[in-house]
Amino acid sequence: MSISFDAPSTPEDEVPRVMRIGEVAELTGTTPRTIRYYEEIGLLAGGTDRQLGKHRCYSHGDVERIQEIVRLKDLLGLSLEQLSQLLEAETARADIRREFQATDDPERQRELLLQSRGHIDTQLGLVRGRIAELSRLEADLSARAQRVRDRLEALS
Amino acid sequence: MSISFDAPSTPEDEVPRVMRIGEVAELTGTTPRTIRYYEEIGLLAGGTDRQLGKHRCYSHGDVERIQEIVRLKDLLGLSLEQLSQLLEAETARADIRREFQATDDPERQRELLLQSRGHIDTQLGLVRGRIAELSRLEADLSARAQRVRDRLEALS
DNA sequence: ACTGATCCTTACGTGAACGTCAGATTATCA
DNA sequence: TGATAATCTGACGTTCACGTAAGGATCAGT
Repeated sequence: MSISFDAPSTPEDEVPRVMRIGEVAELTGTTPRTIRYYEEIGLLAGGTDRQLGKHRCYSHGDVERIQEIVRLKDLLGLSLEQLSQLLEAETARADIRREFQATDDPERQRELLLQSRGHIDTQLGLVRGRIAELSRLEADLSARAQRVRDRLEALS
Repeated sequence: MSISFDAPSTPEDEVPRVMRIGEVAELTGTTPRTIRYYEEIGLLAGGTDRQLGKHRCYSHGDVERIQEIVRLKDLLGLSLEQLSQLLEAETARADIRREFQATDDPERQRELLLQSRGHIDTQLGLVRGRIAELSRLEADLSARAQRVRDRLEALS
């Protein structure tokens, strides 16, 4: 709980703080176990560089990624297996960004961007499909509510 | 597969056909086991009148109810336990309708209708909340897609 | 260097939501 | 009145997504 006074008023970003699993769990509304599990099944990168037994390190970007996973899982009702497939392209996002910045070949950059776009569009499709289904459900429920209102009115 | 020719062109309603569990399972995209399970945990009425060992009988209304259960479960991501609570008022819907039609007391009728309205409104609240969350997600994804488009454009 | 807090790995346990199988029973139709 | 298909009631098995506990190591502050 003791916050370092060397990093005053931590503006939540800018400073690339290094966090550990407990903190990440709290920030994402999960638990350490869950995060390790996601790493275990390949949903999270799980740094190939960490020595066995050492503590896991996370960045603010990692937190965002986990939050997105949780969001997609809950809102789309996907299994972790399905999420893995959906995000498998994005899993290598760090790598992609690295390669993107490394290469000077505009053709290659274009290719990477197109890949990213396809990935996002897939997610958008799923989200919009979900919204459509829920809208139908809302319409059905509204109709029902209207019928009840009518009958209430007819009673007075 | 052999359809009775006594019921020509079955218009899907009007005729109160009596169905058995296998047919209901197909119509609802579930399995007999699932339907029995739902009955077991009190999510479905499970006729108190059926004799032990006899086949279960279902009406078209039962099919609709099961379809709605599946829909709420999938789209809202609720557990069967939560669904039981959410629908517990509606579970007695048949009883309510019966009482509604039986009584002449308009005050009682009004009460039953208000109850029904509250129930529907609760569901509507959940559905709209879900839609709101998904809309936020869609906005986030759209923003990301836009950024990628911009960079693609900047490349040409 | 010590210490308390947090984290590590390993492994077994758990609840939800069914799947599956066996053996008996019930319904339908020729 | 059989024969065939579908259903019945247990009861145990399974998968997913973690929970939990044990025994030991790591890290931050003093």
